[in-house]
Amino acid sequence: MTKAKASPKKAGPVDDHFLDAAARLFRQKGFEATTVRDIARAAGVLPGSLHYRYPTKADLLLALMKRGVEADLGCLRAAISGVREPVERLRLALRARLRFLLSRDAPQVVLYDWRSLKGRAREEMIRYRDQYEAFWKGLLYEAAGSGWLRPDIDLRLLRLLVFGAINGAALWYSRGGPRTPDEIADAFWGLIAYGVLDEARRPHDVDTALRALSAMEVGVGDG
Amino acid sequence: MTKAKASPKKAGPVDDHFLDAAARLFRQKGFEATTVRDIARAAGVLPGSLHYRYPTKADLLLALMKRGVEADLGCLRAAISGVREPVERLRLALRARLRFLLSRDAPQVVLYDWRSLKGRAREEMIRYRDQYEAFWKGLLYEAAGSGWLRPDIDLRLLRLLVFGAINGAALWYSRGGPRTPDEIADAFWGLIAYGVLDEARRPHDVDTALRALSAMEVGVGDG
DNA sequence: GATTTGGTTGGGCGGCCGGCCAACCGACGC
DNA sequence: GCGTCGGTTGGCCGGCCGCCCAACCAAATC
Repeated sequence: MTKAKASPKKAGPVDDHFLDAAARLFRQKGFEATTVRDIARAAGVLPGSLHYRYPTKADLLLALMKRGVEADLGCLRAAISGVREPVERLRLALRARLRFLLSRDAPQVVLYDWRSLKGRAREEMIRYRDQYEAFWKGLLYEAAGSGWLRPDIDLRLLRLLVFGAINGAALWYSRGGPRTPDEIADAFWGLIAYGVLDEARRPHDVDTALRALSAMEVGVGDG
Repeated sequence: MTKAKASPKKAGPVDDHFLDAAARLFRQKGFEATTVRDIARAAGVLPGSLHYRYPTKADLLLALMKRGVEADLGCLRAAISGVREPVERLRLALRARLRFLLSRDAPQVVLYDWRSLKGRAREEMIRYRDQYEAFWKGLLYEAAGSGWLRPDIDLRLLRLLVFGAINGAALWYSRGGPRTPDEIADAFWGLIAYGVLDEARRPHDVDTALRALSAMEVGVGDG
Protein backbone atom coordinates (compact mmCIF):
# COMPACT_ATOMS: atom_id res chain seq x y z
CA MET A 1 0.00 0.00 0.00
CA THR A 2 1.93 3.01 -1.16
CA LYS A 3 -0.91 5.37 -0.35
CA ALA A 4 -3.81 5.59 2.03
CA LYS A 5 -6.56 3.19 0.98
CA ALA A 6 -9.47 5.43 1.88
CA SER A 7 -8.35 9.01 1.88
CA PRO A 8 -10.29 10.95 4.53
CA LYS A 9 -10.61 14.19 2.61
CA LYS A 10 -13.77 14.80 0.63
CA ALA A 11 -13.71 16.04 -2.98
CA GLY A 12 -12.38 19.47 -3.83
CA PRO A 13 -12.45 21.69 -6.91
CA VAL A 14 -9.61 19.68 -8.44
CA ASP A 15 -11.64 16.49 -8.20
CA ASP A 16 -14.53 18.31 -9.79
CA HIS A 17 -12.26 19.27 -12.65
CA PHE A 18 -11.15 15.67 -13.20
CA LEU A 19 -14.65 14.31 -12.82
CA ASP A 20 -16.13 16.84 -15.22
CA ALA A 21 -13.55 16.06 -17.87
CA ALA A 22 -14.17 12.34 -17.46
CA ALA A 23 -17.93 12.78 -17.53
CA ARG A 24 -17.85 14.67 -20.80
CA LEU A 25 -15.76 11.98 -22.48
CA PHE A 26 -17.77 9.12 -21.00
CA ARG A 27 -20.96 10.67 -22.27
CA GLN A 28 -19.55 11.25 -25.74
CA LYS A 29 -17.69 7.99 -26.31
CA GLY A 30 -18.72 5.71 -23.48
CA PHE A 31 -16.66 4.46 -20.55
CA GLU A 32 -15.01 1.59 -22.35
CA ALA A 33 -14.02 3.61 -25.39
CA THR A 34 -12.43 6.33 -23.27
CA THR A 35 -8.82 5.90 -22.17
CA VAL A 36 -7.29 7.30 -19.02
CA ARG A 37 -4.91 9.15 -21.30
CA ASP A 38 -7.90 10.83 -22.97
CA ILE A 39 -9.21 11.93 -19.61
CA ALA A 40 -5.84 13.18 -18.43
CA ARG A 41 -5.37 15.17 -21.62
CA ALA A 42 -8.87 16.67 -21.37
CA ALA A 43 -8.18 17.65 -17.77
CA GLY A 44 -4.86 19.19 -18.77
CA VAL A 45 -2.79 16.85 -16.65
CA LEU A 46 -0.63 13.75 -17.08
CA PRO A 47 -2.01 10.24 -16.53
CA GLY A 48 -0.08 9.74 -13.34
CA SER A 49 -1.85 12.60 -11.59
CA LEU A 50 -5.18 11.06 -12.35
CA HIS A 51 -3.98 7.81 -10.93
CA TYR A 52 -2.97 9.56 -7.73
CA ARG A 53 -6.58 10.50 -6.93
CA TYR A 54 -8.42 7.66 -8.62
CA PRO A 55 -6.31 4.49 -8.61
CA THR A 56 -8.43 2.83 -11.28
CA LYS A 57 -10.66 3.98 -14.09
CA ALA A 58 -13.59 2.28 -12.38
CA ASP A 59 -13.03 4.39 -9.25
CA LEU A 60 -13.37 7.46 -11.42
CA LEU A 61 -16.63 6.21 -12.91
CA LEU A 62 -18.09 5.39 -9.53
CA ALA A 63 -17.12 8.74 -8.00
CA LEU A 64 -18.58 10.57 -10.97
CA MET A 65 -21.86 8.68 -10.82
CA LYS A 66 -22.23 9.11 -7.07
CA ARG A 67 -21.70 12.82 -7.34
CA GLY A 68 -24.18 12.90 -10.21
CA VAL A 69 -26.96 11.21 -8.29
CA GLU A 70 -26.38 13.38 -5.24
CA ALA A 71 -26.49 16.58 -7.26
CA ASP A 72 -29.61 15.34 -9.03
CA LEU A 73 -31.40 14.68 -5.76
CA GLY A 74 -30.29 18.08 -4.52
CA CYS A 75 -31.84 19.80 -7.54
CA LEU A 76 -35.05 17.86 -7.13
CA ARG A 77 -35.47 18.68 -3.47
CA ALA A 78 -34.72 22.32 -4.08
CA ALA A 79 -37.23 22.45 -6.90
CA ILE A 80 -40.17 21.23 -4.85
CA SER A 81 -39.35 22.70 -1.47
CA GLY A 82 -42.14 24.94 -0.30
CA VAL A 83 -44.74 23.51 -2.67
CA ARG A 84 -47.44 21.40 -1.08
CA GLU A 85 -49.82 20.46 -3.87
CA PRO A 86 -48.77 16.91 -4.86
CA VAL A 87 -49.46 17.13 -8.60
CA GLU A 88 -47.64 20.42 -8.81
CA ARG A 89 -44.70 18.93 -6.90
CA LEU A 90 -44.62 16.16 -9.48
CA ARG A 91 -44.61 18.62 -12.36
CA LEU A 92 -41.85 20.73 -10.82
CA ALA A 93 -39.74 17.68 -10.06
CA LEU A 94 -40.06 16.52 -13.65
CA ARG A 95 -38.93 19.92 -14.86
CA ALA A 96 -35.95 19.86 -12.52
CA ARG A 97 -34.99 16.36 -13.52
CA LEU A 98 -35.08 17.09 -17.22
CA ARG A 99 -33.18 20.32 -16.79
CA PHE A 100 -30.49 18.52 -14.81
CA LEU A 101 -30.34 15.58 -17.20
CA LEU A 102 -29.92 17.75 -20.25
CA SER A 103 -27.47 20.27 -18.84
CA ARG A 104 -24.89 17.93 -17.34
CA ASP A 105 -22.84 15.00 -18.46
CA ALA A 106 -22.92 12.93 -15.29
CA PRO A 107 -26.61 11.95 -15.29
CA GLN A 108 -26.33 10.68 -18.84
CA VAL A 109 -23.27 8.66 -17.88
CA VAL A 110 -25.30 7.23 -15.01
CA LEU A 111 -27.96 6.19 -17.49
CA TYR A 112 -25.87 4.79 -20.29
CA ASP A 113 -22.70 3.39 -18.74
CA TRP A 114 -24.34 1.30 -16.08
CA ARG A 115 -23.07 -1.83 -17.80
CA SER A 116 -19.48 -0.92 -17.05
CA LEU A 117 -19.98 -1.06 -13.29
CA LYS A 118 -18.70 -4.29 -11.80
CA GLY A 119 -18.72 -5.94 -8.43
CA ARG A 120 -18.60 -3.69 -5.39
CA ALA A 121 -19.00 -0.49 -7.40
CA ARG A 122 -22.14 -1.86 -9.00
CA GLU A 123 -23.71 -2.76 -5.68
CA GLU A 124 -22.90 0.64 -4.31
CA MET A 125 -24.57 2.38 -7.26
CA ILE A 126 -27.61 0.14 -6.91
CA ARG A 127 -28.04 1.52 -3.40
CA TYR A 128 -27.82 5.05 -4.76
CA ARG A 129 -30.32 4.26 -7.50
CA ASP A 130 -32.75 2.76 -5.00
CA GLN A 131 -32.51 5.89 -2.92
CA TYR A 132 -33.17 7.99 -6.00
CA GLU A 133 -36.11 5.83 -7.02
CA ALA A 134 -37.54 6.06 -3.54
CA PHE A 135 -37.77 9.80 -3.96
CA TRP A 136 -39.95 9.42 -7.05
CA LYS A 137 -42.01 6.65 -5.56
CA GLY A 138 -42.76 8.98 -2.69
CA LEU A 139 -43.79 11.76 -5.01
CA LEU A 140 -46.15 9.52 -6.95
CA TYR A 141 -47.53 7.99 -3.78
CA GLU A 142 -48.35 11.46 -2.48
CA ALA A 143 -50.06 12.35 -5.73
CA ALA A 144 -52.13 9.16 -5.71
CA GLY A 145 -53.01 9.63 -2.05
CA SER A 146 -54.23 13.14 -2.71
CA GLY A 147 -56.98 11.76 -4.90
CA TRP A 148 -55.97 13.65 -8.01
CA LEU A 149 -55.04 10.52 -9.92
CA ARG A 150 -57.38 7.85 -11.23
CA PRO A 151 -57.62 5.33 -8.43
CA ASP A 152 -56.84 2.33 -10.63
CA ILE A 153 -53.46 3.47 -11.88
CA ASP A 154 -50.44 1.22 -11.48
CA LEU A 155 -47.95 3.62 -9.94
CA ARG A 156 -44.97 1.47 -10.82
CA LEU A 157 -45.82 1.47 -14.50
CA LEU A 158 -46.61 5.16 -14.43
CA ARG A 159 -43.21 5.83 -12.92
CA LEU A 160 -41.46 3.68 -15.50
CA LEU A 161 -43.42 5.33 -18.31
CA VAL A 162 -42.58 8.85 -17.21
CA PHE A 163 -38.97 8.04 -16.49
CA GLY A 164 -38.44 6.26 -19.76
CA ALA A 165 -39.80 9.24 -21.63
CA ILE A 166 -37.73 11.76 -19.66
CA ASN A 167 -34.52 9.74 -19.84
CA GLY A 168 -35.01 9.14 -23.54
CA ALA A 169 -34.84 12.87 -24.10
CA ALA A 170 -31.10 12.66 -23.47
CA LEU A 171 -30.86 10.78 -26.76
CA TRP A 172 -32.69 13.24 -28.99
CA TYR A 173 -32.61 16.63 -27.29
CA SER A 174 -30.45 19.23 -28.93
CA ARG A 175 -29.80 22.67 -27.57
CA GLY A 176 -30.89 24.27 -30.83
CA GLY A 177 -34.24 22.47 -30.82
CA PRO A 178 -37.63 24.12 -30.77
CA ARG A 179 -38.27 23.66 -27.07
CA THR A 180 -36.56 24.24 -23.76
CA PRO A 181 -36.22 21.39 -21.27
CA ASP A 182 -38.92 22.94 -19.10
CA GLU A 183 -41.29 23.08 -22.05
CA ILE A 184 -40.59 19.47 -22.91
CA ALA A 185 -41.21 18.38 -19.32
CA ASP A 186 -44.49 20.28 -19.18
CA ALA A 187 -45.59 18.95 -22.55
CA PHE A 188 -44.87 15.38 -21.50
CA TRP A 189 -46.72 15.86 -18.28
CA GLY A 190 -49.60 17.45 -20.14
CA LEU A 191 -49.89 14.47 -22.46
CA ILE A 192 -49.78 11.97 -19.64
CA ALA A 193 -52.05 13.91 -17.32
CA TYR A 194 -54.87 14.57 -19.76
CA GLY A 195 -54.38 11.77 -22.29
CA VAL A 196 -54.24 12.04 -26.04
CA LEU A 197 -57.63 10.73 -27.09
CA ASP A 198 -60.12 13.40 -28.02
CA GLU A 199 -62.68 13.44 -25.21
CA ALA A 200 -65.56 13.90 -27.60
CA ARG A 201 -64.70 10.68 -29.40
CA ARG A 202 -63.56 8.42 -26.59
CA PRO A 203 -65.29 5.08 -26.37
CA HIS A 204 -68.74 5.54 -24.85
CA ASP A 205 -67.77 3.89 -21.64
CA VAL A 206 -64.23 4.86 -20.78
CA ASP A 207 -64.63 3.15 -17.46
CA THR A 208 -65.07 -0.21 -19.11
CA ALA A 209 -61.98 0.29 -21.22
CA LEU A 210 -59.95 1.30 -18.21
CA ARG A 211 -61.26 -1.56 -16.13
CA ALA A 212 -60.23 -3.94 -18.89
CA LEU A 213 -56.73 -2.56 -18.76
CA SER A 214 -56.40 -2.66 -15.03
CA ALA A 215 -57.82 -6.16 -14.93
CA MET A 216 -54.55 -7.25 -16.45
CA GLU A 217 -53.08 -6.65 -13.04
CA VAL A 218 -53.99 -10.22 -12.17
CA GLY A 219 -52.04 -11.39 -15.16
CA VAL A 220 -54.28 -12.40 -18.03
CA GLY A 221 -52.01 -13.77 -20.74
CA ASP A 222 -52.22 -12.63 -24.32
CA GLY A 223 -52.88 -16.08 -25.77
CA MET B 1 -7.19 -7.00 -51.41
CA THR B 2 -6.97 -10.68 -50.72
CA LYS B 3 -10.71 -11.18 -50.79
CA ALA B 4 -13.70 -9.70 -52.53
CA LYS B 5 -14.59 -6.30 -51.06
CA ALA B 6 -18.34 -6.70 -51.36
CA SER B 7 -19.24 -10.36 -51.39
CA PRO B 8 -22.30 -10.89 -53.60
CA LYS B 9 -23.94 -13.53 -51.47
CA LYS B 10 -26.51 -12.46 -48.93
CA ALA B 11 -26.48 -13.69 -45.34
CA GLY B 12 -26.99 -17.35 -44.55
CA PRO B 13 -27.68 -19.36 -41.40
CA VAL B 14 -23.98 -19.22 -40.53
CA ASP B 15 -24.04 -15.42 -40.54
CA ASP B 16 -27.11 -15.55 -38.35
CA HIS B 17 -25.18 -17.69 -35.91
CA PHE B 18 -22.28 -15.24 -35.77
CA LEU B 19 -24.56 -12.23 -35.58
CA ASP B 20 -26.66 -13.75 -32.81
CA ALA B 21 -23.62 -14.57 -30.73
CA ALA B 22 -22.27 -11.06 -31.21
CA ALA B 23 -25.61 -9.48 -30.43
CA ARG B 24 -25.92 -11.30 -27.13
CA LEU B 25 -22.46 -10.20 -26.02
CA PHE B 26 -22.90 -6.64 -27.25
CA ARG B 27 -26.13 -6.35 -25.32
CA GLN B 28 -24.63 -7.77 -22.13
CA LYS B 29 -21.27 -6.01 -22.10
CA GLY B 30 -21.46 -3.39 -24.81
CA PHE B 31 -19.64 -3.24 -28.14
CA GLU B 32 -16.42 -1.75 -26.81
CA ALA B 33 -16.09 -4.14 -23.91
CA THR B 34 -16.58 -7.18 -26.14
CA THR B 35 -13.55 -8.62 -27.93
CA VAL B 36 -13.61 -10.44 -31.25
CA ARG B 37 -12.17 -13.40 -29.37
CA ASP B 38 -15.22 -13.35 -27.06
CA ILE B 39 -17.52 -13.43 -30.05
CA ALA B 40 -15.59 -16.18 -31.78
CA ARG B 41 -15.63 -18.31 -28.64
CA ALA B 42 -19.37 -17.74 -28.15
CA ALA B 43 -19.97 -18.74 -31.77
CA GLY B 44 -17.81 -21.85 -31.32
CA VAL B 45 -15.26 -20.81 -33.90
CA LEU B 46 -11.77 -19.31 -34.07
CA PRO B 47 -11.18 -15.57 -34.50
CA GLY B 48 -9.91 -15.99 -38.05
CA SER B 49 -13.20 -17.41 -39.26
CA LEU B 50 -15.04 -14.39 -37.96
CA HIS B 51 -12.60 -12.17 -39.76
CA TYR B 52 -13.29 -14.02 -42.99
CA ARG B 53 -16.93 -12.91 -43.05
CA TYR B 54 -16.66 -9.62 -41.20
CA PRO B 55 -13.27 -8.01 -41.78
CA THR B 56 -13.67 -5.63 -38.85
CA LYS B 57 -15.60 -5.60 -35.61
CA ALA B 58 -17.47 -2.52 -36.83
CA ASP B 59 -18.69 -4.46 -39.90
CA LEU B 60 -20.16 -7.01 -37.53
CA LEU B 61 -21.95 -4.33 -35.53
CA LEU B 62 -23.37 -2.68 -38.63
CA ALA B 63 -24.60 -5.95 -40.13
CA LEU B 64 -26.22 -6.91 -36.85
CA MET B 65 -27.98 -3.57 -36.47
CA LYS B 66 -29.23 -3.53 -40.05
CA ARG B 67 -30.68 -6.98 -39.69
CA GLY B 68 -32.24 -5.90 -36.42
CA VAL B 69 -34.02 -2.90 -37.87
CA GLU B 70 -35.24 -4.88 -40.86
CA ALA B 71 -36.64 -7.64 -38.68
CA ASP B 72 -38.24 -5.05 -36.45
CA LEU B 73 -40.00 -3.36 -39.35
CA GLY B 74 -41.09 -6.77 -40.59
CA CYS B 75 -42.71 -7.58 -37.25
CA LEU B 76 -44.43 -4.22 -37.15
CA ARG B 77 -45.91 -4.51 -40.64
CA ALA B 78 -47.08 -8.03 -39.98
CA ALA B 79 -48.71 -6.96 -36.72
CA ILE B 80 -50.88 -4.28 -38.26
CA SER B 81 -51.60 -5.79 -41.66
CA GLY B 82 -55.31 -6.16 -42.17
CA VAL B 83 -56.28 -3.71 -39.42
CA ARG B 84 -57.70 -0.41 -40.61
CA GLU B 85 -58.67 1.49 -37.48
CA PRO B 86 -55.76 3.93 -36.90
CA VAL B 87 -55.76 3.91 -33.10
CA GLU B 88 -55.92 0.14 -33.05
CA ARG B 89 -53.05 -0.04 -35.55
CA LEU B 90 -51.04 2.11 -33.18
CA ARG B 91 -51.79 -0.12 -30.23
CA LEU B 92 -50.90 -3.29 -32.13
CA ALA B 93 -47.68 -1.76 -33.43
CA LEU B 94 -46.67 -0.80 -29.91
CA ARG B 95 -47.30 -4.33 -28.77
CA ALA B 96 -45.23 -5.74 -31.60
CA ARG B 97 -42.40 -3.33 -31.00
CA LEU B 98 -42.18 -4.09 -27.30
CA ARG B 99 -42.39 -7.82 -27.91
CA PHE B 100 -39.57 -7.59 -30.44
CA LEU B 101 -37.45 -5.30 -28.28
CA LEU B 102 -37.68 -7.53 -25.24
CA SER B 103 -37.24 -10.88 -26.95
CA ARG B 104 -34.14 -10.19 -29.03
CA ASP B 105 -30.69 -8.83 -28.46
CA ALA B 106 -30.27 -6.86 -31.68
CA PRO B 107 -32.81 -4.09 -31.03
CA GLN B 108 -31.24 -3.35 -27.67
CA VAL B 109 -27.82 -3.18 -29.29
CA VAL B 110 -29.30 -0.76 -31.81
CA LEU B 111 -30.50 1.39 -28.94
CA TYR B 112 -27.51 1.33 -26.65
CA ASP B 113 -24.43 0.93 -28.83
CA TRP B 114 -25.20 3.72 -31.25
CA ARG B 115 -22.18 5.62 -29.95
CA SER B 116 -19.81 3.01 -31.32
CA LEU B 117 -20.85 3.58 -34.94
CA LYS B 118 -18.37 5.75 -36.77
CA GLY B 119 -18.12 7.32 -40.18
CA ARG B 120 -19.78 5.52 -43.06
CA ALA B 121 -21.44 2.90 -40.85
CA ARG B 122 -23.02 5.63 -38.78
CA GLU B 123 -24.46 7.38 -41.79
CA GLU B 124 -25.82 4.14 -43.10
CA MET B 125 -27.59 3.40 -39.82
CA ILE B 126 -29.00 6.91 -39.71
CA ARG B 127 -30.75 6.16 -43.00
CA TYR B 128 -32.17 2.98 -41.52
CA ARG B 129 -33.31 4.81 -38.42
CA ASP B 130 -34.99 7.50 -40.50
CA GLN B 131 -36.84 4.82 -42.41
CA TYR B 132 -37.90 3.23 -39.15
CA GLU B 133 -39.01 6.55 -37.71
CA ALA B 134 -40.98 7.29 -40.85
CA PHE B 135 -43.06 4.22 -40.20
CA TRP B 136 -44.08 5.52 -36.78
CA LYS B 137 -44.61 9.04 -37.99
CA GLY B 138 -47.00 7.61 -40.56
CA LEU B 139 -48.88 5.65 -37.94
CA LEU B 140 -49.30 8.70 -35.72
CA TYR B 141 -50.24 10.89 -38.66
CA GLU B 142 -52.97 8.45 -39.61
CA ALA B 143 -54.27 8.42 -36.06
CA ALA B 144 -54.29 12.20 -35.85
CA GLY B 145 -55.96 12.47 -39.26
CA SER B 146 -58.69 10.10 -38.21
CA GLY B 147 -59.84 12.59 -35.63
CA TRP B 148 -59.43 10.29 -32.67
CA LEU B 149 -56.67 12.37 -31.13
CA ARG B 150 -56.96 15.77 -29.56
CA PRO B 151 -56.35 18.19 -32.41
CA ASP B 152 -53.73 20.22 -30.56
CA ILE B 153 -51.28 17.42 -29.88
CA ASP B 154 -47.66 17.77 -30.95
CA LEU B 155 -47.13 14.50 -32.78
CA ARG B 156 -43.37 14.71 -32.59
CA LEU B 157 -43.39 14.97 -28.82
CA LEU B 158 -45.99 12.26 -28.54
CA ARG B 159 -43.81 9.97 -30.62
CA LEU B 160 -40.75 10.75 -28.51
CA LEU B 161 -42.72 10.22 -25.33
CA VAL B 162 -44.07 6.85 -26.37
CA PHE B 163 -40.80 5.68 -27.79
CA GLY B 164 -38.81 6.74 -24.78
CA ALA B 165 -41.16 4.81 -22.52
CA ILE B 166 -41.13 1.70 -24.69
CA ASN B 167 -37.37 1.71 -25.21
CA GLY B 168 -36.76 2.29 -21.54
CA ALA B 169 -38.48 -1.01 -20.82
CA ALA B 170 -35.37 -2.76 -22.14
CA LEU B 171 -33.58 -1.46 -19.05
CA TRP B 172 -35.97 -2.69 -16.40
CA TYR B 173 -38.01 -5.53 -17.88
CA SER B 174 -37.27 -8.96 -16.53
CA ARG B 175 -38.81 -12.14 -17.80
CA GLY B 176 -39.92 -13.09 -14.31
CA GLY B 177 -41.77 -9.81 -13.78
CA PRO B 178 -45.46 -9.42 -13.13
CA ARG B 179 -46.42 -8.50 -16.70
CA THR B 180 -45.92 -9.71 -20.23
CA PRO B 181 -44.62 -7.36 -22.91
CA ASP B 182 -48.09 -7.14 -24.43
CA GLU B 183 -49.57 -6.16 -21.10
CA ILE B 184 -46.93 -3.52 -20.58
CA ALA B 185 -47.55 -2.07 -24.04
CA ASP B 186 -51.30 -1.95 -23.47
CA ALA B 187 -50.90 -0.44 -20.03
CA PHE B 188 -48.59 2.28 -21.38
CA TRP B 189 -50.99 3.02 -24.19
CA GLY B 190 -53.88 3.08 -21.75
CA LEU B 191 -52.14 5.63 -19.56
CA ILE B 192 -51.24 7.85 -22.48
CA ALA B 193 -54.57 7.54 -24.23
CA TYR B 194 -56.81 8.31 -21.29
CA GLY B 195 -54.47 10.29 -19.05
CA VAL B 196 -53.79 9.80 -15.38
CA LEU B 197 -55.73 12.63 -13.79
CA ASP B 198 -59.02 11.66 -12.27
CA GLU B 199 -61.68 13.08 -14.56
CA ALA B 200 -63.87 14.11 -11.67
CA ARG B 201 -61.14 16.30 -10.27
CA ARG B 202 -59.54 17.76 -13.36
CA PRO B 203 -59.24 21.53 -13.46
CA HIS B 204 -62.61 23.08 -14.30
CA ASP B 205 -61.50 24.16 -17.71
CA VAL B 206 -59.24 21.51 -19.13
CA ASP B 207 -59.28 23.36 -22.41
CA THR B 208 -57.57 26.33 -20.87
CA ALA B 209 -54.87 24.18 -19.38
CA LEU B 210 -54.31 22.39 -22.67
CA ARG B 211 -54.27 25.59 -24.63
CA ALA B 212 -51.64 26.91 -22.27
CA LEU B 213 -49.51 23.88 -22.95
CA SER B 214 -49.90 23.97 -26.69
CA ALA B 215 -49.24 27.68 -26.74
CA MET B 216 -45.68 26.80 -25.91
CA GLU B 217 -45.43 25.67 -29.49
CA VAL B 218 -44.49 29.21 -30.41
CA GLY B 219 -41.69 29.10 -27.87
CA VAL B 220 -42.53 30.97 -24.71
CA GLY B 221 -39.45 30.83 -22.48
CA ASP B 222 -39.61 29.73 -18.89
CA GLY B 223 -38.13 32.95 -17.49
C1' DG C 1 16.62 27.79 4.70
C1' DA C 2 16.01 22.83 5.96
C1' DT C 3 12.21 19.56 6.28
C1' DT C 4 7.85 17.91 5.56
C1' DT C 5 3.78 17.37 2.97
C1' DG C 6 0.60 16.87 -0.99
C1' DG C 7 0.64 16.42 -5.50
C1' DT C 8 2.66 15.96 -10.43
C1' DT C 9 5.69 14.22 -13.82
C1' DG C 10 6.77 11.28 -17.67
C1' DG C 11 8.09 7.20 -18.93
C1' DG C 12 7.83 2.29 -18.65
C1' DC C 13 5.70 -2.63 -17.96
C1' DG C 14 3.10 -6.58 -19.00
C1' DG C 15 -0.76 -7.81 -21.32
C1' DC C 16 -4.42 -7.91 -24.36
C1' DC C 17 -6.44 -5.81 -28.34
C1' DG C 18 -8.06 -5.81 -33.46
C1' DG C 19 -6.53 -7.30 -37.55
C1' DC C 20 -3.94 -10.37 -40.63
C1' DC C 21 -2.52 -14.50 -43.27
C1' DA C 22 -0.17 -18.81 -44.94
C1' DA C 23 -1.30 -23.32 -44.40
C1' DC C 24 -4.84 -26.41 -44.27
C1' DC C 25 -9.34 -28.99 -44.85
C1' DG C 26 -13.25 -31.30 -46.95
C1' DA C 27 -17.15 -31.25 -50.16
C1' DC C 28 -18.01 -31.31 -54.77
C1' DG C 29 -17.55 -31.43 -60.01
C1' DC C 30 -15.28 -33.70 -63.40
C1' DG D 1 -8.80 -40.20 -58.24
C1' DC D 2 -7.75 -35.12 -58.78
C1' DG D 3 -8.11 -30.28 -58.90
C1' DT D 4 -10.95 -26.45 -57.32
C1' DC D 5 -12.50 -23.50 -54.00
C1' DG D 6 -15.35 -21.68 -50.00
C1' DG D 7 -14.31 -21.66 -45.57
C1' DT D 8 -11.43 -22.55 -41.16
C1' DT D 9 -7.34 -22.82 -38.48
C1' DG D 10 -4.15 -21.09 -35.10
C1' DG D 11 -0.78 -18.28 -34.31
C1' DC D 12 1.52 -13.89 -35.13
C1' DC D 13 2.16 -8.57 -35.20
C1' DG D 14 2.26 -3.80 -34.02
C1' DG D 15 0.06 -0.94 -31.08
C1' DC D 16 -2.35 0.75 -27.39
C1' DC D 17 -4.36 -0.26 -22.98
C1' DG D 18 -4.67 0.29 -17.64
C1' DC D 19 -1.76 0.66 -14.13
C1' DC D 20 2.44 1.73 -11.65
C1' DC D 21 6.26 4.38 -9.65
C1' DA D 22 10.76 6.70 -8.73
C1' DA D 23 12.05 11.22 -9.27
C1' DC D 24 10.71 15.70 -8.84
C1' DC D 25 8.54 20.10 -7.35
C1' DA D 26 6.38 23.96 -4.79
C1' DA D 27 4.05 25.66 -0.96
C1' DA D 28 3.64 25.41 3.96
C1' DT D 29 5.80 24.73 8.50
C1' DC D 30 9.17 25.18 11.81
